[in-house]
This record gives sequence, structure tokens and C-alpha cells, in this order.
Amino acid sequence: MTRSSQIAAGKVAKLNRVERNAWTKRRIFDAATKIVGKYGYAEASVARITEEAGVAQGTFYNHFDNRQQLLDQLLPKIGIDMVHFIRERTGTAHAARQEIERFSAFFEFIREVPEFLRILNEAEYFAPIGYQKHLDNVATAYVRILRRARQAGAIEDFSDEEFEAIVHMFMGARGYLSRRYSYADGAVTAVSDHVISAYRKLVTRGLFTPDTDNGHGR
Amino acid sequence: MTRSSQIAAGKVAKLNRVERNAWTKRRIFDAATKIVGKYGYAEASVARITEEAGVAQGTFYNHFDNRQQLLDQLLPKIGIDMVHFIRERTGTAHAARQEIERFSAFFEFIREVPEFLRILNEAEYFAPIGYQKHLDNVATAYVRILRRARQAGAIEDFSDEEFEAIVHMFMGARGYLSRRYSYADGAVTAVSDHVISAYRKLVTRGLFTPDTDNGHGR
Amino acid sequence: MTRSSQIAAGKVAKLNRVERNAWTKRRIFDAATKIVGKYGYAEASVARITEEAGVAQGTFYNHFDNRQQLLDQLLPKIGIDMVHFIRERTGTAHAARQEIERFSAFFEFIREVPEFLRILNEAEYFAPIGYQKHLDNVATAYVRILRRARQAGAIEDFSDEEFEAIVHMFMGARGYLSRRYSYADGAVTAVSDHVISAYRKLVTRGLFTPDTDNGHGR
Amino acid sequence: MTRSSQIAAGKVAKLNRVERNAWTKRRIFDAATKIVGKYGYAEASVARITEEAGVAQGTFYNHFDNRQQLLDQLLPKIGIDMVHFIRERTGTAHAARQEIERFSAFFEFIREVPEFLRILNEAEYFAPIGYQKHLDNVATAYVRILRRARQAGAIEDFSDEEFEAIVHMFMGARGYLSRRYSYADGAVTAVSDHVISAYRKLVTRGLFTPDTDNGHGR
DNA sequence: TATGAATGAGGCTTCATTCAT
DNA sequence: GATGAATGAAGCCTCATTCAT
Repeated sequence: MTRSSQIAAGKVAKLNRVERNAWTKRRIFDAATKIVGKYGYAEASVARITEEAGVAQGTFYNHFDNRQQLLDQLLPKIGIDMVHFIRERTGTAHAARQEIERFSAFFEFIREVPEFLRILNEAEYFAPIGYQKHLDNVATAYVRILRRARQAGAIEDFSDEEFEAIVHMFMGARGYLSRRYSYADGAVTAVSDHVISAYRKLVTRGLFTPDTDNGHGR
Repeated sequence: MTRSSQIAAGKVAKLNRVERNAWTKRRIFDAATKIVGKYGYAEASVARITEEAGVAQGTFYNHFDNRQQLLDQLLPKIGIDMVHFIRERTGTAHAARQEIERFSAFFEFIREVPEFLRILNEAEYFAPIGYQKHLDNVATAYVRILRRARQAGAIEDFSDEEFEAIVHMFMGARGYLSRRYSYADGAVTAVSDHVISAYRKLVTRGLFTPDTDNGHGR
Repeated sequence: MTRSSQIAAGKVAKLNRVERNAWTKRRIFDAATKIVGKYGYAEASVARITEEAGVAQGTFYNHFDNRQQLLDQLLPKIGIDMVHFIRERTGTAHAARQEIERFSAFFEFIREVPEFLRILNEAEYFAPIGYQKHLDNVATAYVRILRRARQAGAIEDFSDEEFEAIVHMFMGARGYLSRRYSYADGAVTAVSDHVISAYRKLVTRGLFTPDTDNGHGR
Repeated sequence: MTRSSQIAAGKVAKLNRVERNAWTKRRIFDAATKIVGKYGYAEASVARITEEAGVAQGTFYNHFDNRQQLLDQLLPKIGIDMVHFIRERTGTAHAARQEIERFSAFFEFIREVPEFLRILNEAEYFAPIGYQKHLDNVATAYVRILRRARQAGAIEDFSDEEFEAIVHMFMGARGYLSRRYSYADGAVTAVSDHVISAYRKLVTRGLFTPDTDNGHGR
């Protein structure tokens, strides 16, 4: 606390009022991410968060109306990072292969931002507003992807409503798998190959139309 | 407290000591189920539970070592009910069809015991011991089912480790879907047909070997 | 608890009603001695005592009016044992030497009944009635001894009231020394020689008349 | 609470933040002194202390980590006052007479700070850390005094280790006597002359070398 | 007499939030 | 805007004692 707040003071010396303000808010936000990621929402007290951020408790309320308001912002903000992260790691070629890439990228993202796991999974009950926002973000984008694949002929026989169900299955499976397979001694590890291969089989056979073009098929 | 304790007194008049003891413990347990189902683990204070049960707060500790110990019993106990419930609703004929039956039965169970949803989904962080116990119960049984299906030729090309991954995907998908689709105005509703049909397509094509016998395949 | 209560049941099988009653009371009493000796009065809850005794909590109140009543009996009862113990170890010859014997015997007693230490030292505030009783017992007897020594010419120049003060000094010193010097790693050890020799010098010179007879003097 | 907090508000109006902080901490500390002195450690609940101090219960934890931490500070702090008090009342002339002065001053101090008695005597079990600290303070200083007296020829024939034992005897005797003789109807009274004279005889003869210089000896 | 479940008061501590500086 | 002390409600748990069996 002492050390980091000194660093903070050093860094912030040359900032103007607006910048300093934003910077403080950001510190609190990042601290909350860390704390919730580590201890969960229920244990993320304002005292803990502000201590981690190196600011006084009262400062918290200069930037957020109340504790819940901050908690509700956590997931959507990181969720957007996730979407970008995955998008960057998704090629353009083959629809089924893209899905596997997205799947893998999800786990890669968790390794980059290990806090995301718990923030996501507890959010439903502890940050319902943020959770809903995040879900809409992701589900909408995901369904759109599947629709395009269908237009391109890579998927047949699934209705829009079924897409939505599928997307939820995928999201549920991911969240769950990540909790099951990504941990080892508290640290986050890579997900095992069996999970990837099982997913590939299930999805390429279950959702996508078998490849007819030669050369590309897995 | 007043109303329920009167009921209690009426009902309990003719019980002997052992029975009365078991009955009180059961009341507390049921109250906890209700409270956790409704408000979640974090809000399930001993005060709330005992008030719901119509007993004094101190009574709680005559039956459970501490709050957590009770919370950890919740999921495994209901989980067993769930396994039985699903087993009863699963026919013997066709492996893929059985899987759909299990899927549907899960949602039926949730309608019967709506508390299960939240008890299950929050358990990972709030009742980790119970969660692990439940998971082992379910995953082990589930993998065994898939193995048998493989022996019977209904599944090909999946290893044991992949089965485990698949099982976790299925469980994750179910939990997630149930949270998405089962609620309407606080009450629990039936899951929609699209979810069932999407699941059927994904699973029968993705996991199971296509039917070669004529007449049975749906 | 289970094992000891079984032993208890075995031993008690052949006792009649009165004997069994006394035996149960004794068990509770001994358990209290042990618990208070180990944890102090404040931590000696009825639950702890009855558990140690292997009886139900309710049984306690068949033998004692309340917790305090038992606590008040502890010190006087053991105090009497102590007086006997010391008396047995005190020779008849030389008055000053007797005093040193008494001093040493006190520490020996503590090794025999290590619980005594804490029971004695906390009693003043936690079992004031028993404490007063014990004090009267001991002080009266002690003053009587000093008076006799004065009559025999072994002490000069001390009034009765000064005797009383001296006795309290001695008792205070003993209790205090025992706490300082008798412990090592939780177990009770013998008191060191320096303490004995310092006491001998202080008392033989300070209280008793110098020996004039030859051969007996130290 | 009402009355005292009004007084508080009046007194505190013109203090700045740091002063106010120290002042509140001091109020809690003083309240604890009073409560422990009156009811003992075991009955000195945070609720009682804060009520006496005229602050909210939560305020306690802004100034002390926990209840025990405060309790452990009580004795050392007052103990230092005592050492100063006694030192001020000790002349420089005669070693033996100094010891009597110290003895008397101890009882005078108790009349000034009557809470000290119980705070000291219960500390061993209820504030062991503070007790140890206090003991070290006092015993070290005391032994040093005796050593100097030995160097000056006022004491002969006692080793350092025996000094330590003697010091503990003196401390034990004082504590004990104070409890015996200083009370009357709850208030603290002067210790009687017999106690002083008995102590003088015991100590001047038992510990110190008889005066050879003429005129000074008592 | 022995049992042990029931009671509810009271223990310590943490909490989110307010507000004067 | 930043601070951090103050608040009092609420959390979990232990306690001595009672009483029906």
C-alpha cells in the first residue's frame, strides 16, 4: 500500500485535474478487478478495494455512487476486452475452424486475465445488471456470426432461435470448462488438448455441415 | 416465526425425542434450501434460516457445526434427488434419445425443485466442498453412461478423457441454459422447444453415431 | 468422550444409587479442576466441563445449582489437600528450617497438582467466595505456626498483626514465584535452587532469630 | 452515552483532525482502564468500553485492531506511570530505607490509580503480552537497583540469580498485599502501618547488611 | 437421575456509507 | 477531489440455564 501509493503519487504529479481524476477512478477500478477476481464479489468490500487501490475509503464515493455500481461495471468492461481479444485471434477461412479458434481463444484470454473467470461466473447473482449487459453483448455478436455461417452454407438446418440456444450452450460450456480445467494450484493453466479435441468433434459434426470442398476439411 | 412455530408445535406434539430431533434438523435444512434458493448463499444468514425454520438462532448450532457445514450439505443432498429423478425419466432404448431425455428431465427437475438452480450455480464459490461432492457424483455417473454407449456402438471415436470433457460441457450448458430460459417473472417455467431441438441436433450429430437401423432413428 | 463414558458406565454398574450419584458429581468436579487448571475460569464453560466429564450438560444442574457454585468449591477443596500435603512434609525440629520446608513443599505440591496454580491465581476474581474461604484457611493456620515459633523463641519482635502481614507476603511471593519459575514449555517443573536459597536467606535472617544453639544452625 | 458525548462534543469542538483522532483513542483507552479496573478483563466487553467512552462500537476498531490489542496495552502504559511515580518518591540516601520508600510508594500509587490493582493482577492470564512487557520493565529495573546496592556494600551474599528471585518475591508480596489490605468497601485505602513495619523488619534484616555507620540506621 | 435440544442474550468483528476537514 | 474517523446494523457463534422425556 505504502509503496504503491508513493509510486502513484510520483506518476500523478504531472497530471492535471481531469487526468488525475480519471487516473484515480481507474486505480479503484483495477483494484476492484483484482480483488473480485481473487476473493469474489461477496468478499470484495470497499475497504479491501480502496486499500488495494491505495486510496482512502471516502475517495471511493467520489467516483462511484455505491459499491454495487462499481461491481456492475466490472464484467461489461472486461467482457469487451474479451470480445476484442477473441476477434483478433479468429481467422477468416473456415467457419468450423473459426469456432474452434474462438473456443481456444477464450481460454487464452482467461490466462491473460485470470480475474475474468470469477468475475464472469459470480456476476449473475452479484452484479446482475452488468451480467445482463455482458450477456447481451456476447450473445448478440455470437448469433450474428452463426447466422453468417448459415448464409455461407456452413450451417444448415438451424433456426435463429436454435442458434440462440446453441450460443448459450457454448457459453455455458466454456465457463464451466474453464472453471474445471484451467486451475492448477491456484494459478491458471492452459486447457488440455482433450477438451479442445472433444469440442472440435462435437461442434464440427453437431453444428456445421460436413466439408465438401477438398483440401480444407480437417 | 409465530405462524410457522405454531404449526410446528401442532405437528410435533406426538413425536418422541429422536423423531423430534430429526424433525427440527430437517426443518432447518428445508428452510436453508428455501432461503438459499431464493436469496443465494451470501444472503442466507443463520438468522434468516432459523427464522424461516421457526427456531431460535442457537438451535441451529445444536444441529450443525456452523453455517458453512449446512451450506455444504445442501447441494449434494438435492443433487442425489436430481440423479434419481432423471434416472426414473430415462428410457432404456436408444442411447441418443436417452441423452435427450436426460436433458429434458433436468429441466423438469428444476421445475419441481426450483431452489436447485441457484443452489447449484452458486455452490462453486460458496459451498465448495458440497460442490465438489456433487460434481464427482454426477460426472462419474455420466461418464459411465457414455462409456456404455460407446461399448454398445452408439458412440465412436471419443476417448475416455474426451468423455469427461464432453460431460462437463453438457453440465455447463445445462446449468447455463436453465438460468437463461427457465425464469419468467421469478417463477420457473418450462424450457422452450427450440432449446431441446437445438440440443438434439447438436448431440445426436456431434456425439452419437448415426442410426443405421431403420425405423428407430428419429 | 465416548471411550471414557463407556469406562464410566462399566465402573459404575455395580454402584448403588447414592454411590452413583456421588460418583457422577465427583466426575464433574474433577473435570472442572482439569478444565480450569488448563484454560482458566473464564473459559471453563459448562459445555466444556461436562464434555470432559462425559455427562450431559443437563446433568450438571442435578449436582450444582449453577456454574459459579462449582467454581467456588474448586479452590477450597484443593486448598485443603495442599495444607495436608505441606504439613506431611514439614519436620518438627527447627522453626526456620520448617519454613523453608513449607516453602519447598508448596512447589512440590504444584508439581503434583499442576491445576492448582491457575485455580489459585485466578480465583480471587472468578471464584471470590472460594478464594476467601481458602485464604482464611491458610492464613489462620500459618499465623498460628508463627505464633508458636515466637513462643518458642525462634522469632522475636513481631506482633500478631505483623505476622498477618508477613503471612500474606509469603503467600503472595509463593504464588507469584510459582507462576514465574514453575513453567517450562507448558509443563510444570521444579523450582530452581536460587529461589530456595534466596528465600532461605531472606527469611532466616529477616524473620527468625539467629541460631544460638550449636549444631542445628544452617 | 448521552451525557458524556455531549461533554465530548463540547470539549472537542476546537480540535483539528489529528488531535481529535488522538483524543478519541485516548477516550477509549481511558474508558477501558476504568472498566477493566472495575469489572476485570473478562467483563470488559467492547460494548461496555465504547459505551463508557461515548463512541459507537465500530469506532473502537478505527483505533485498535481488536479487543485484545487494547487490553494488552493497558498494563504497560500504566506500569510506566507507576515506575515514574515510585522513582519520584524514592530518596537517594540509604539503600534499605529506599526499599521501604519504594514499598510505600507502591501503595500510594494504587490509591492514585485504583484501577491499576486489578489491571495488574488479572493481566497474567487476560493480557499476557502486556503482562510480560510490564514484568520485564519492572524486574529489570528492580534488579539493577539491587545490584547497585550490592556494589555500594549495602547488600552482601546475594547472587544475581538470587536477586531475580528476591525481586519476584517482592513483587508478588506487593501485589498480594495490595489486594488484601487496600480495600475497604470498594474504595482503596492506605495500607496499614503493620504491613509497612513488618516489611521493614523482614527486608532490612533479611536482605540488607546491618548499618555500621552511626546516626543513619533506623 | 440423566439426557440433550431449545432458548435468546450477548460476545467480537466487519460492513457500506456519511461527512467534516 | 481526497481523506479517514464515525456510525450502528448485522454477521456468526457461544453461553448458562431450562425442561420435557
